[in-house]
Amino acid sequence: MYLRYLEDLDTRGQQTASSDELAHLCGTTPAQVRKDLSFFGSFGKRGLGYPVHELTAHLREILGLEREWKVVIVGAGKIGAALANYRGFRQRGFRIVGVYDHDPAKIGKPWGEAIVHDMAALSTDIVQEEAQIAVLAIPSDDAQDVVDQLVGAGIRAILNFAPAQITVPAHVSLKSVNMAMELEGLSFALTNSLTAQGAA
Amino acid sequence: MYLRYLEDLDTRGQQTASSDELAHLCGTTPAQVRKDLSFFGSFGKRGLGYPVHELTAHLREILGLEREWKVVIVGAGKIGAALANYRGFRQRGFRIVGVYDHDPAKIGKPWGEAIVHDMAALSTDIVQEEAQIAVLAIPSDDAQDVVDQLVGAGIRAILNFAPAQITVPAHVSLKSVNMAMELEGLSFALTNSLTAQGAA
DNA sequence: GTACCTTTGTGAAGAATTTCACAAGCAACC
DNA sequence: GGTTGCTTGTGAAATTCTTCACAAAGGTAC
Repeated sequence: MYLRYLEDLDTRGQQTASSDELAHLCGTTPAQVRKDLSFFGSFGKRGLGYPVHELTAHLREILGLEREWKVVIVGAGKIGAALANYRGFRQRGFRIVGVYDHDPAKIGKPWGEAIVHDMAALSTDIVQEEAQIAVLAIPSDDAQDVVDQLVGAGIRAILNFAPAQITVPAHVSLKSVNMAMELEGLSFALTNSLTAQGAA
Repeated sequence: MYLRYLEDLDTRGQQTASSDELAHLCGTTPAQVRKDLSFFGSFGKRGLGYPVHELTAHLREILGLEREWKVVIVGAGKIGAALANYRGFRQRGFRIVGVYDHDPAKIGKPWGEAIVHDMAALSTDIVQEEAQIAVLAIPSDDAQDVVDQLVGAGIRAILNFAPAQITVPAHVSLKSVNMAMELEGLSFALTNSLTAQGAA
């Protein structure tokens, strides 16, 4: 989140930002900002604040965004399409090396700049391309099966949009985004008159 | 998350579940499960565990899922389409009362079971329908403007998919899902050989 | 009815996170 | 060069969250 705001400030040409300013932007406290950043190093200058441009570079490095990651998208449905359309990915070093589906009606069709491939080729393609990250945008029923396949082929991180609870070995990172659960969180907040704002 | 797994168990006809079993399913500890649930009441029976069916009902009530929420979707793009297609919403009491876009090419076109409306009508429709929740699936640039409009019209909760940082008054609940940020989290995990698994 | 097994609910202990508060450092100005 | 005004970095305090551990309670078998 810090990176997001710092990039904003950077494009606006702002030279430095104080912990106070960042805290205000991110909805947290100055002390929190300083503690967070100091975990990774000592980036600020006392009396001045943090050098915006330099700090964005540091954070990008910390997040591993200086290198290119190869991403496969599994599931050429609406969510998959939304992801592929989103140009922010490539800008941030995520290169989509393949889109897969097992619907014969979709296989071979152009899809953005890529072509939809048959899921039968998924494992071998991952091995060959050395893709590290997979985005899962398929119905829940098949989710765990496909995950096992992905893991077997050497995928090391999975972003899961299927509303299913899946499990992965310890060496694989998994993030799940469950839209229904997000809405239920809002329902809870409304029901209990909470005003808890959550970013994610 | 508890609700998710309890529903699973319920459909499988399981009568009771111990904190130990739930903990195992949810990837947490038995003590955590008991503390969490005890916050809302005393649902379990000592020696037996928690009554699955009864507890799902309690949790649904706690989450405010017994009533119907009216939802408007703003942005008839890919993400909006993915959301509207997802039948889980209606099953859980979220009724989509309108889809809005300002692209003339889309207005009036059928869209799932609904028709795409002109965003010019957004505010008045929300007031008239008394919609409480809005899903924001539009480009970042317009996001804050539309949010202000939504809030002005009486929307009380917003699920934001635009990769923009937006602000809302304290009485409005906001959840943001930022796909790029999720991927960046995975990038961080890979770069630092973490195995932190996160559900959300 | 009693002995025994299981599992909850919950104070207390322990761990982690956040906030506080201030010394140290840097820049600017006279 | 000294003084003043800011702002960081960070130990220590305060708070929050998680885990521990066990009494209380329900079920079962005989």
